[in-house]
Amino acid sequence: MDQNFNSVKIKRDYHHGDLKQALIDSALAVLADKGVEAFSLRETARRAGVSPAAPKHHFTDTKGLLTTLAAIAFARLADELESADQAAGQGRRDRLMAQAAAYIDFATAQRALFDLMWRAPLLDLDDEGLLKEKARAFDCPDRLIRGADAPRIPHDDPAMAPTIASWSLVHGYVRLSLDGGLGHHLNTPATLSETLLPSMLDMLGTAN
Amino acid sequence: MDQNFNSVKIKRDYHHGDLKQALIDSALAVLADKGVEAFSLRETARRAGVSPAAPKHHFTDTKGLLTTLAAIAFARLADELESADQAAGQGRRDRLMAQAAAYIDFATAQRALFDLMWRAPLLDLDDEGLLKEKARAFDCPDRLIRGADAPRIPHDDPAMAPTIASWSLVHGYVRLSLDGGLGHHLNTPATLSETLLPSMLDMLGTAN
DNA sequence: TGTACATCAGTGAACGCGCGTTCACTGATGTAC
DNA sequence: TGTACATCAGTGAACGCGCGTTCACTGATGTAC
Repeated sequence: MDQNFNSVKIKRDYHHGDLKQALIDSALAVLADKGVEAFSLRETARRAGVSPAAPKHHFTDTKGLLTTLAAIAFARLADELESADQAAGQGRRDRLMAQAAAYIDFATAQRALFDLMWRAPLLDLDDEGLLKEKARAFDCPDRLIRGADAPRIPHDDPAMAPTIASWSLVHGYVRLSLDGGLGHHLNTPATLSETLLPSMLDMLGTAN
Repeated sequence: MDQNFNSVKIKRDYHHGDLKQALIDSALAVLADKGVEAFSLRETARRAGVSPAAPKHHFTDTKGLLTTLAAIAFARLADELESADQAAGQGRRDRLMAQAAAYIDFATAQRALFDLMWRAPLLDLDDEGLLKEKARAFDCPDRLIRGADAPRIPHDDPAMAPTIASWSLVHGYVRLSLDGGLGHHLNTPATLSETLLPSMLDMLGTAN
């Protein structure tokens, strides 16, 4: 009778309804469980209860799916940065610290997703959605540091140095921590954000 | 007759002589050719002209071999940092810029090796050789920034902030570039070192 | 309102791949007497 | 100086694994008339 239920269910679900979203959800779960190295399309299909060939209809290939996930990741990061910024006080320093802490929290809490965002060979870096969300995330510190009305300039413009310095410092710091470069003392979000981060950002002087 | 030569050669080489070093050499070649993702023990053995089971006698497993490679990588990085430091002038600022540029050059020129150094899941982070060379590399900027006679302190000590800020900034900057986070303008060693880097490091003020 | 038919979204078996590791083995080396 | 034998450092065939992708297919949907 289980079989009966199943066959009825399968019959009803032959067309899934929203398989694309279901695949994205299970892909996020696989990523979180297994890490970016062990991600697999088959496992994703398996968790969505669908045959291994099914994803082809919604994503060209593994790279296509992963690119979608990375775009989602950048969108989430941008959301976190924006809301941390708004929740902070009016002071530039407070806002900078809040954004940096949010960056670290995101990287630490969603590690596999954070890893994926920077695994260029797995992604289609020219994907529109990805570019858009990545830019939105970058704009959060940039608007704070260079000012909300600052003109759009290329990343290698000298005027971009303060933004890129801040991003690099925070990114490098959390990457080193995640990748075992800082020793065991510095590997929890709280320690990372509270121990050295404020004085490091103050050294940069981008908050003034 | 080729066969004859071969069998003679095989006979003579049944014990390789220095297979351990030969495996390290071919592993470095595989890494450089294929990147850290596609590294394989079988391919390494193949290039060394040896059966796939042979490495077991010299390295417990893949992780053992990769850990050895990572230790070599940190040793090379430390060498580069040290010699860049000595080749620079006496000024703190010159020395800092020279070390940062050497770091970027190393990461860019030996990309796969640089990636491996930070791929914690692939490595035995407690390996003595690895720890030693990693510490030697870290000491290069640390001696410059905190002073040659500064006491050894844990990484989360507030007094370590200037060193870790510098390392994080340079590391994050080159990581972002390698991982496609800075756009196409900033992806060659020269551009990376000369465009924004000096002003970013000046912002930190660790050179004074 | 009913019907024919194109299109879409799935199935599930199969293919070929390269991997790390295991296995029983054998050739060379070095040591003890 | 010679010999027996343990140990070491290799061989190469085999195992089992999970992967991405392809293939011929079929069930459901939606549209045109």
